[in-house]
Amino acid sequence: MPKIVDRDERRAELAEALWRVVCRDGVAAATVRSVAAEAGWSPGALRHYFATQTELLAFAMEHVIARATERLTARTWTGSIREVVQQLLEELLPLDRQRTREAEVWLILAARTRTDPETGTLMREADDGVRRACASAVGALAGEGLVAPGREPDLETARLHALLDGLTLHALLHPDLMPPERVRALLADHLDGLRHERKP
Amino acid sequence: MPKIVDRDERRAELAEALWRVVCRDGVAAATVRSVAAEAGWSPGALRHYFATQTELLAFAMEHVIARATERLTARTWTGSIREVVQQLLEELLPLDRQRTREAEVWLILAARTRTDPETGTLMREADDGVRRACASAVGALAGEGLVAPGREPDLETARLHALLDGLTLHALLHPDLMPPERVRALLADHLDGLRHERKP
DNA sequence: CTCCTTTTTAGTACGCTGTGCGATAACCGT
DNA sequence: ACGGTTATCGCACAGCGTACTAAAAAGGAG
Repeated sequence: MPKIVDRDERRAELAEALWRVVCRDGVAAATVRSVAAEAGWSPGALRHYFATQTELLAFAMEHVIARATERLTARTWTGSIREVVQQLLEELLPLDRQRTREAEVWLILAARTRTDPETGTLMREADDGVRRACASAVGALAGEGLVAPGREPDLETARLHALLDGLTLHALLHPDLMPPERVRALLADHLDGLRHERKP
Repeated sequence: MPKIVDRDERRAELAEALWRVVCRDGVAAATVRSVAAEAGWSPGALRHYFATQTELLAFAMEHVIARATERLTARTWTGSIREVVQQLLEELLPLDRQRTREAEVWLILAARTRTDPETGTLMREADDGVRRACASAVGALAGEGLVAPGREPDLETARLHALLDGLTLHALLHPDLMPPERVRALLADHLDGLRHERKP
């Protein structure tokens, strides 16, 4: 009957073209037409696999999530718990060009979230992933006695998450004021600070 | 000779129309045409006062900066230093509708910064203002003995700034997870934490 | 092998955006 | 009154996302 193509494979092929455009010209240049041209198809054809611009950006963001998840699971963790937590959280920060591009996509979608509800659910998933990573980090440190007993894990998780996103933003917007080494130092300083008790 | 109009007054008039649109429909709806229509002029006329979209958004951002500065200077500060610092920093967070709209403009411009260099300089000014406020906060607390002697003021300023921007982002994107009370609580918790020493 | 049905692709069109340009209108000083 | 400068307008253009229709392709039925 119909012409049959592997839909997922096509989407993967388009995703490659999409990410080529993002890496070369930035996420702002990732329009329906430019991605179609990069993949060698017409814009109308691309619309069969990504009906809207939101779906295209959502796919890019899912790509970012998949990459981050892959980095976190595939990596072999060595050293003390404290060192592993630092390394794990650093994987979520824009410390090299690749992750900077990924953070760009994240920022673009964050700005769209306020007007585009569909984007909101995806960003929610992505942020939940980071939040879980923060919770794991706090939990792991607490298990090693590296978090003072008086601290609320929920609060510390939320604070760590806010710090991470703030650092991401500053590393993106003002790389001169917030170079990778400084981001790492601030994260290390924050994690060290969790050890200390809070008295009245 | 020529027809003379008060250029600044016109820009202020347009700024009012601009901000009316932003408050009613969000910053995404603040297009050249919609603002011109709101002000009762043609798009071409608006272009004599704001040559580009960037200038329009920049004016909106300057408006945000002016509002924030005004809030910080006009307010009468009461209570202890610790309380004043909390109140001051809360003025910079999106804790009500007005400041949420302002934060929206900030976020839109942040996303543009990566591709639009002109936007970059303006965002730099805005962020410098927040950074100065953070430095003042840390300095004021240190003057009261509310910052442990072992802490580096630069590091604490940068950390506070990152936390503030992270909280702003989370309050904007996930108001259900980060309602105003929680933002306040996290800020208070962070400021309290500065008191404690860091031992090896 | 032929035709038919369904999917895939191409192309076009519409309304929106920012932006550039030329024509028109309004005004002030001589 | 008039000339020259400025303000204002309206249109045109390219680019965007998106909807829609027509053509092409391909596998199964006869």
